[in-house]
Amino acid sequence: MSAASTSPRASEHRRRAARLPATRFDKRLGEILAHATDVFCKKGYEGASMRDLSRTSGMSLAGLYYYFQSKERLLFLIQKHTFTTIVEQLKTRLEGVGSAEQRIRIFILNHLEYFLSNQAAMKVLSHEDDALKNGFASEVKAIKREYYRICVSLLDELKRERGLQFSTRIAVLSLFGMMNWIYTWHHPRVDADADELARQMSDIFLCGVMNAARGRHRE
Amino acid sequence: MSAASTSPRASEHRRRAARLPATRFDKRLGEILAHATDVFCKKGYEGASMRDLSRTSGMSLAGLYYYFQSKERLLFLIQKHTFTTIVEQLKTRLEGVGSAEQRIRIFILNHLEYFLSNQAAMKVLSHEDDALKNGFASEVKAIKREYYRICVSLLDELKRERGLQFSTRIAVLSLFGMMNWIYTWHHPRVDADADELARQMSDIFLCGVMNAARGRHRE
Amino acid sequence: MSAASTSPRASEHRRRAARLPATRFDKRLGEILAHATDVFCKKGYEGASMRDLSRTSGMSLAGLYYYFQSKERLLFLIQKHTFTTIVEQLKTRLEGVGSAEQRIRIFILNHLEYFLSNQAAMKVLSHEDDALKNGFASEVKAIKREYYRICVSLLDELKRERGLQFSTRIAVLSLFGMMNWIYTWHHPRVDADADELARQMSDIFLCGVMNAARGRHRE
Amino acid sequence: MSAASTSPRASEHRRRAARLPATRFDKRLGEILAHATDVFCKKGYEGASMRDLSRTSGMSLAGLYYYFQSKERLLFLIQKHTFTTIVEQLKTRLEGVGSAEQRIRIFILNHLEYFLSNQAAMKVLSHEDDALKNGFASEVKAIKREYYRICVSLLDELKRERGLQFSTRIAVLSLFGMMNWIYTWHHPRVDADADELARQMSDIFLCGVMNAARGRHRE
DNA sequence: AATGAATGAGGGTTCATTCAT
DNA sequence: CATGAATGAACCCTCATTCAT
Repeated sequence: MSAASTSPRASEHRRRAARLPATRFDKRLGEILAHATDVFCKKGYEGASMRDLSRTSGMSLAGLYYYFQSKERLLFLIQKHTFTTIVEQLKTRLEGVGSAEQRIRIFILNHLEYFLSNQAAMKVLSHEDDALKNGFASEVKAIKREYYRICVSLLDELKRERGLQFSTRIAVLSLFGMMNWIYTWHHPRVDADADELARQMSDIFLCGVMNAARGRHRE
Repeated sequence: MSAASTSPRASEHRRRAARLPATRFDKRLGEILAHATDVFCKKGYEGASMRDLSRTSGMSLAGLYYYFQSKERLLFLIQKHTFTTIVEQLKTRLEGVGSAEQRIRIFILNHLEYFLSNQAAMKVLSHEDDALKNGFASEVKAIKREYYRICVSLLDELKRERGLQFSTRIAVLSLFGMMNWIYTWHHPRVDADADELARQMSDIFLCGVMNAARGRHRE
Repeated sequence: MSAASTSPRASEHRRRAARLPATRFDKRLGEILAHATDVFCKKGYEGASMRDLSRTSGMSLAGLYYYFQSKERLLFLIQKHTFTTIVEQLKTRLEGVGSAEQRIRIFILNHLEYFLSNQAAMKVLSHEDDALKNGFASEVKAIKREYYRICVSLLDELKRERGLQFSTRIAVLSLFGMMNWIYTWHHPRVDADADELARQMSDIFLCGVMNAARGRHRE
Repeated sequence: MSAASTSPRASEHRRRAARLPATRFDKRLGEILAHATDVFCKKGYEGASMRDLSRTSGMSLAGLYYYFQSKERLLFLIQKHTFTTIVEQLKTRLEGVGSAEQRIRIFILNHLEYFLSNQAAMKVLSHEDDALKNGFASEVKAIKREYYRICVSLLDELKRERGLQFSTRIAVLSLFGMMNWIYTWHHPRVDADADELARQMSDIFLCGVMNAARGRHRE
C-alpha cells in the first residue's frame, strides 16, 4: 500500500485498536464516508465543498479533518473502498465456475448488482475518474487495472475456448462503457433490476462478440 | 428556441449580420469557444476557472464577459453547438439510406467520427451532462432527446424489419454507453480510428441485439 | 422575529451562551459592527467595500464572513441594533411622564441625544434607509413603523389635550425631518449639544403646531 | 466657473453653436441627464452603473462618454443644474415682495414646489450630498452656500422686523430638514400637494420661531 | 474526540473607462 | 456623432485548510 493511503495519525490509531474488528474511529469514518459519497454524487467532487460535507454529516468542518486529512484523500478512500469491494466480491463469485461464458455473465452481474446497490459510490467512481493526482491516483489506478485485467483474461478465455478473433481491448472497453453508463440513465422505479439488466447486457454483448467474431454478422 | 439562448446583444448582432456567414464577433466567439472547450475537457467545468480561460484564450477576464454573459452560458453554447452539429450531420447522412441495419451503422459511424474528431467537445458534452441548470439545461436536453429519439426509431425499424423482440431502451442506452465511454480510454496514437472502431462496435452491437433477440444466444 | 435575523450559527451560539451577558463571539461581533458603522458612515453602504471593513477592523476578509454572512446582513444588524436601542431607551424614559408636551419634549431629546452620541450609526440608519431588501428590509421597517407610531400617538395626545387640529402625519414627518437632517450639518465642535438642540427644536416645533393649529398664526 | 465644469470638447462645441438657444448637443445632453436623474434616484449614485444609464437612455456606453466625461461629472451636472434653477426661480419670485414673513413663505413654497415637481432630481441633490469630490464638490457647495445664505438673510430680516431672538443657523437648518426630508415619505397620490404642504410647514415653522423666540412657548 | 475561530488564495462577475473605427 | 470591443481594477463571497483549545 502506498504512502498516500496511511496517515501517521490513522495508522497509530489502527495499531492501538487492532484487536477490535471495527473501532469507533472506523465506524465514525464509515458514516462520514457514506455521507460524502452522496454529496460527491450529487454535486461532483469539484462542486462539493467541505462545508457541504460538514452540513450533511453533521460534523464540524474541523472535525472532518480529524478523520480525513484532505478532501482529496476523502475521495480516494471512497474510490478505493468501492473498487476493492467490487473486486473482492467478484473473485469470490468466480471461484469454481467453469465455462468462460458463464464467468463473463458473472462478471457482468457482479458489476451491475454492485452498481445498482451502490449507485452513488459507483457514480463517484465512474465520474470522478481523473480527479485524483499523483499517489492517490496511482493507487486507485492499480486496482482499476487489476479489475480490467480480470475482464481481459475472461474474454481471452472465451476466445481460446471458442476459437474467436476480435480485439479484446475494444470489446472489454465497450462492455465497461455499456455498464458504467447506466449511472446516467437508470431510474430504480422505471428500469429493470440488476438481474434482468445483466441478462440483457450479457446477451447483447456475448452474442455480439461471438457472432461478430466469426466474420461479419450473417443471416 | 428558448430565451436562454439569445442575449439582446447577440441577437441584435446576428440580425444586422444575417447576410454574412460569420461576423467578426462570431469569429472571435468561436475562437474562445474552442479554447474553452479544451480547458473544460482538461479540468472539468467546475474545476476550470474563468481565469484559466482568460489565460488560454489570451483575452482579458473582463473581455470574455463581452462574449459570454456567464460561465454557465459558455458551457451551454459549447454543448448546444456540438450537439446541434452532430444531429444535423446525422440527418444528412441518413437521407436515402435504406436498410435499418445500414442506418444504424451510419448512426454509430457518425457518432464516433464526430467524437474522435472533436474529442474535447464530446467529452464536455458527455461528462458535464448535468452541470447546466434551468433554461440552459432544458434546451440542451431537448436536443439530446431528439438525438435519442432518432436512435430509438432506427432500432424500432430494425425490430420491425426482422421481427425481433428486445427492450429498445436498454439497447439504445447500452449503445450510447459503448460509444460515449471512449472518451475515458481512447488514445489516437494507440487505438483504432473511427472507421475501424465503428465497424467493430457496430458488429458487436448489431450481432448482439439480432441474435440475442431470437431467444437466448445459441450455438 | 423573522428568519432573516437569525442564522443557524448565531442562534446556536446564543442558546448556549444565554446565561452570560456577552460571549466572545458577541464581543468580537460588536467590535466589527462598530468599525463597520464608521466605514458605512464615511463612504455609504454601496461605496464601502468589504475590503475597507477588513482593513479598518484589522480582520481578514474571510474572517468577517464568519461573523456576518453578507454585507447586507451587516448593514441589517447595524440598523436593527441602533433602532431597537433607541426605541427601548425612549420607552423607558416615557414611563410615568404626564403631559403630552413633556412627553414630546422627551421624544425629541431622546432622539437627538442618541443621534449625537451615535452620529455614525444614526447617519447609517437615516441615509441607508432603502439599501436593504426583502426580509432584511421588512424587519427594519417594522421597528421604524413602531417608532413612528409612538410619535404619532404622542401628537394625537397633544391634540386631544389642547383641542388642536392639524395633520398629524405632516407634523410628525416634519419633526423627523428636522431631527434627522442634522447628520448633514452638525459639527460637535461648533454646534450646540443635544440638550440645547432639543430645547430649541422642541420650542420651534411645539410652538409651531400649537399656534398654527389654532387657525393661522396671529400676532 | 471652475475648471471642473467645462471640458475642452464641450466648450468648443458650445462656442461653435453659440448662436442657437439649444444646440442638438445640448438637447441630447438634456435627455440623457433626465434619464440619469431617474436612475440615480432609484439606485443611488454609487449603486447606479454606467450600464444602467446606457440601458435607460438607449445610448451606447461609449456614446455617453461623448456627452459626459465621467460618471462624477454627470452627477455634477445634474446637481448643478437643479440647484441653479431653484435658486434662479427663487430670486425671481422674491423680487418686490415686502414683508419678511411673506418672503419666507415664498422661499418655502418655491422649495417644495420645485421639490415635488422634480422629485428625482431633488432626491439626488439631497441624498448624494457628499458624493462629489474636489472641484466638482466645491462648485456645488458654492451654490448651496448661496441658497443657504438667502434663507439666513430672510430669517435675519424677520428677526429684525419683529425683534426676535433665536439661533438663525439652527432655525434655517431645521427648516431645510423639514423640507428636504420629504423625499423619504411623500407619495403624490396620498399626500398633500406643494401648496398645501408649503402652507402647513410655513405655519409650523413661522409660528414656531416667532413664538418660541419670545421666551419659551406660553399659553 | 472535536470544535470555534481564522486565514490566504482564489472563485465568478461587474466596474468605469478607453480607443480605433 | 456614436459604437463595438476591450481592459485593469475591484467587487462580494467561498474555498480548503489550520490551530489553539
